Amino acid sequence: MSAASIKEVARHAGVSLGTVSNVLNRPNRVAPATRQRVLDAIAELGYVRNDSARQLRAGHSRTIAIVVLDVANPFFTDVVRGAEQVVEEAGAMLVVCNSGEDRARERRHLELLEEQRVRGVLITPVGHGGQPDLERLHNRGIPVVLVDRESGRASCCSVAVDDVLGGRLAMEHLLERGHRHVAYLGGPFTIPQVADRHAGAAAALAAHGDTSELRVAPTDTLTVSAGRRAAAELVALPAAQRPTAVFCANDLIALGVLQELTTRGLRVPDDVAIVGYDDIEFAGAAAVPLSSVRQPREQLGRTAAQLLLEEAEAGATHRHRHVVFQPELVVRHSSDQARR
Amino acid sequence: MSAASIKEVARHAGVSLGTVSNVLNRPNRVAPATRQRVLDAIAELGYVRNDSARQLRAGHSRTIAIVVLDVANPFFTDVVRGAEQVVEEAGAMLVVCNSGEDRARERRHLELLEEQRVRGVLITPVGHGGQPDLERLHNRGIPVVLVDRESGRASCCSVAVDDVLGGRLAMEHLLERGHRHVAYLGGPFTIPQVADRHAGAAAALAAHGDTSELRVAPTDTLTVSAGRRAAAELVALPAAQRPTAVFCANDLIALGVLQELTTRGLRVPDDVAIVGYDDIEFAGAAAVPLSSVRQPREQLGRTAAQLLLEEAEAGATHRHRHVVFQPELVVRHSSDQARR
DNA sequence: CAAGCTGCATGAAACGATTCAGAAGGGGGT
DNA sequence: ACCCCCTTCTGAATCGTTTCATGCAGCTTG
Repeated sequence: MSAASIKEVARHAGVSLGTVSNVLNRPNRVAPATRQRVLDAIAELGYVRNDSARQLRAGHSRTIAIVVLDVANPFFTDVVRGAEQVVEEAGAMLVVCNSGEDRARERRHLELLEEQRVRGVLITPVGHGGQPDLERLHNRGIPVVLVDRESGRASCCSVAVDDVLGGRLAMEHLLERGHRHVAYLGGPFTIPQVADRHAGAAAALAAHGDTSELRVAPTDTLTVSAGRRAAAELVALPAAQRPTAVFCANDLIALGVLQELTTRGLRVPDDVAIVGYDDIEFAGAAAVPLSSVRQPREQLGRTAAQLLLEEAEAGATHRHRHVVFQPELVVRHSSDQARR
Repeated sequence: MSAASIKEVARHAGVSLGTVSNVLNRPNRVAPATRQRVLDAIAELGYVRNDSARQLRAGHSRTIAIVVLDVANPFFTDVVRGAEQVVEEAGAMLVVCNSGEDRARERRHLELLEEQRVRGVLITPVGHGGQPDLERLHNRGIPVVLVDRESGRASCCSVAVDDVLGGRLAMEHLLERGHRHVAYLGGPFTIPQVADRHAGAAAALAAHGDTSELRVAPTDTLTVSAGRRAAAELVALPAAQRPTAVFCANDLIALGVLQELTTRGLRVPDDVAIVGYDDIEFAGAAAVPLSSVRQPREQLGRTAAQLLLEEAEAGATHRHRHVVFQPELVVRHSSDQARR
C-alpha cells in the first residue's frame, strides 16, 4: 500500500539517500554488494520512482506529445504509430491529444502540455500553424515539430507531404481519362491540406489549357457523413450540370460520396468517377475500390519524432529542417475508366 | 525565455508566495486589488504553473490514461473519444497508450504510468486481465477500470459488452437465413472477446439442435490482412466443404474476407454470407454493406471514464461496479439473403 | 612513511508549488 | 477603551528526487 520513498529504501538498506539514487541512475558507481542490498530493499518495499519529483528536479519531463486533428482518422492513427516507434525506442513516452479541429481545445491541450513541461510537441495545428500558442511553446524552450504542415520560415522543424503535387496528380489522372467537368469536395478551406490539394487540382486544370471549370463543393469537416451530404447535393443537380468526376480532399469524404451515390442509383465509375486522398486501409476495401493519393503516413510520424528528439538533444545548436515527402497516385476501379 | 516561478511572480507583484498560490487556487480569498496585481505580474512574466511541482505536493497527477490494444482500430478510437469527453469535462487530461496486443509493451506502459502517479487507468488488458500488473496498480491506490472485459469478482470496476450474446445474435441470424455450414474467423483466442463471440455462436448452433458444425479458422491478429489470409484458405477448400457463411470476430477481418472473396470471384452474399462485429463506420461503406454486431463504443468509453472518476473521488468508500451493455445486430446486404 | 589517488558513500541543497498556523490590520459590539 | 472576530496576507515546512561538494578508507608510489 502506498508510496515508499527513496528515503525509506535507504533506511531499509542501511545506506544513504544518494546511494539509492546512484543505484537507480548510475549503478556502476556503486559497489556490487551495496547495489544488491539496495535492489533487494527496492523489491521488498515495492518502491516505484516518483516521476513528478524527478521531473521537478530535471526541469522537464520525458514525455512527448502529439496533437492531432482527429484520433479516429486513419491518417492520424498511422502517423501516431510511426511516431510511437521512434519515441519508445528513445525510452520516452508518447501521449496522444485530440484537438478535434477545435482551436479552443487545441489551446487547452497546449496549455496543459506546457504546464507539464513536456519534452516536445508534435502537432498538426488547426489552421495554418502561425499560432502564437506555438510561438509561446518555442519561447519556453519546448521544441515543436509541425506534422503535415510546412512551417515556411517559421521557428520549428516540419514534416509534410507535397499536397499541391498530390492534387495535381489526381487531376491530371482525371483529365487523362477524359473528364472535363470535375468537382472538388472538401473543407474547411482553412485546413491547408484542403486548400493545397485544391490548388494543385486547379493548377493542373489550368495547365491543361481548357476552359473547363473545377466546381468546388465545400464541406465543413473531413468525415464520411460530410461526404454523404456533399454527394446528396451533387445528385440533386440537373444531370447536365452534374460533374462526371469528383476529387475528394480525403478518403473519408470519398467513401461517403461513394456510399451516397450508390444509394441514389448512380454507378461508380460509369456515371461518376471518384478519386480520394490518403489511401487509408479501407480505400481498397470499399464498395468500388477507391483510387487515392497515398502518403507515407507512418514515415511522416517517424521522421517528425526523429526531428523532435534531435532538437531536444541538440538544444541551441539545432538547425531547423523541413522535410517534404512526395505523394503517389494509386489508381483503382473508382476512376479507372475512360470517359465516354 | 524559460521558467518564471511563483516566487518571481510574487516578487514582481510585491506579495508573498502564498498569496500568488491563493490567486491561482482560491481567488476569492484574495482582495480584488491584490489579485489584479498578481494577475498582471503573471501575464507580464508569462508565468505558467509547473505541474511537476504541483503533482509532487499533491501526491498524484490529474492525468488519466487509457491503454488500448490498437490505436488504429476504429473500435478503440471511438472508445477513446467517449472517454475523452468525460475526462475533459472533469478538467483532467486523457493520455492514450497503445499496447499493440503486446504484453511487454503493456507492462512498460503501466510502469511508466505508475511512475507518473496517474490518477487512474482505463485499460483493455492483453489477455484476461487477471494480471499482477493491474493488481499492483490497485495496491498503489491507482484505480483501474477494465474496458471491454468483465472483471469477475476482481478488484476493479469494469465496462463490457455481452460478447456471448453478440455471437449468439449473429449465429441465430445466419441459421435463420438457412445457413448450416458456417465458419468462425478470428483470433487469437487468448483475447476474451474472440473466445466469447465464438462461444455465443457455438451455443446458438447447439441450441438449434443440429449436427452442423462450426468450423473455426483462427487468425493471429484482428486485422484486414489477417482476414484476407484466412479467406484465401477458405477459397482453397473444395466447394463442397466450403462454408456458406462466415462470422468474423471483428469488422476488420470481415472486410479482409470480403475483399479476398470478391477478388477470387466469389459473390457475397450469394456464394458466401458474411457477418462482422463492431459495426465500424466503414462496415456500411464496404463493397457489400456489411452485417455486423454493433456495440455502444463511445458509451463504453464514457461510462468507463465516469466509473474511474467516481472511484478516484470516493476513495475507500467506493464500491466496484460492473456495467454490461447489450450488443445489437445490424443486418445489411452481406448476409441478407435466404440460403438455397 | 608521507603524499596522492581511487573508489564509495554521505547528506545538504536545490527544484516549484501548496498548505497551514499565525500575524497584522480593521471594524463592530459592549 | 477594550475585546473579539474577520479578512487578508505571510513565510516556513513539505513533497521525493537528483546532484555535488565532501569525507573516509585503503592503496600505490616515490
